[in-house]
Amino acid sequence: MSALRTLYERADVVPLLAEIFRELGFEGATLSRITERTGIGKGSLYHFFPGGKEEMAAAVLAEVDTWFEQFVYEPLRRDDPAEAIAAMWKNADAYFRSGGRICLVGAFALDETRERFATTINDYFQRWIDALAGALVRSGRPASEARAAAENAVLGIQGALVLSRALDDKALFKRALDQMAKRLITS
Amino acid sequence: MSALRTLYERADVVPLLAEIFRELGFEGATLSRITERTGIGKGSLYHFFPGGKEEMAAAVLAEVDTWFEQFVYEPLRRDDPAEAIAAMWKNADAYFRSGGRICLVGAFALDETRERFATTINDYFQRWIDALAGALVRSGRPASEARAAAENAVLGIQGALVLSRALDDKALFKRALDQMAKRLITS
DNA sequence: GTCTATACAGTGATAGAC
DNA sequence: GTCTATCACTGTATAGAC
Repeated sequence: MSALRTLYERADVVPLLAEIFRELGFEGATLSRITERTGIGKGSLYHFFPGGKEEMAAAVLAEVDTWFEQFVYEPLRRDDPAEAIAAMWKNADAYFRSGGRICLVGAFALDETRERFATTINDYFQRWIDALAGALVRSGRPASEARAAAENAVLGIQGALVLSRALDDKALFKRALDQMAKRLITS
Repeated sequence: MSALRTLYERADVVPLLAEIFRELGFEGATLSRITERTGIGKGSLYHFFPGGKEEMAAAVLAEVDTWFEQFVYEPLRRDDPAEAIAAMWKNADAYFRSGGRICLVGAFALDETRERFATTINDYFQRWIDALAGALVRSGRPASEARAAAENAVLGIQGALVLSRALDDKALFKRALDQMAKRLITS
């Protein structure tokens, strides 16, 4: 007979932690709030993450990184550039739920949490920009412009997340992404 | 004879608090860290801000709002639009220290701190966008484009802050602002 | 107006029963 | 693998001496 209570594996816990860190930030995500929202006791959490809250956040960041590597960066490096870039905008809108979900890496970059995860944060954005700039070059864009254009696109997504949350306006997020998508391939 | 110790007024404390909230975030800025960094005891802090940490953050947000109203929004509504827009970019670069200093309002928008200060956060960005869109219209830009262009500029500054901090690259911030300034008046 | 002392809930973390 | 109990510490907040 299977147990009535839900049993977790570490891999099941990470997505739950991700949403909590996204909503509350690193400092705001206290162990009791994590316990409260997941129903997982402190004992279990420390069983999965002996390094405590820092290991939890690191695991979340690693999973975010894997997701973007697989569904955004790799396609940008490998696939037809125009298709991969179109898929990037589509994936970004879906992943960030049209501004309803923030970018954890971007949020961590803003306060002192940055110090804890500096290289992870740096790599996430650096690889995004590199992959996008590479795709732009392959699509015929001069290398001299490609990097700045890529930076602008990545930065625009982060800004759209901030502004759409500040104004509580998901339509703004979609509109901004559409405009950036057009500008990226035309200008 | 004047006292050896520094005596503060409430108005002197607010800028100190601003930098601490910027660096640590709302949750990360604990009273002991505030005391430690400012040298002001808890008794004094609660004398100035009976409402505790929330009142401290509200006072900081109010001061930020006043600064932008005076040096950015009002000029955009009142002065020659081209000059006011040029001044906006210059002021933004100076205020945010080329990405070395974040936007507290934007940072608060990202996590649950948003709930505490929702209307303040909303107003800050809404008035910025309105003032900028108005200046663009006065400079001859079609009203149909002005709002989206204004949103894009405001969002771009927020994104540039995130990205320049993530990559620890102030040059990127300046570069991005230059590019956005050009695009705002040409496209 | 600022200090020290202190209240007491909440913090991350650990140990041991099951 | 999960629970309860508990640790030492830090959190916000208050009171009273000066």
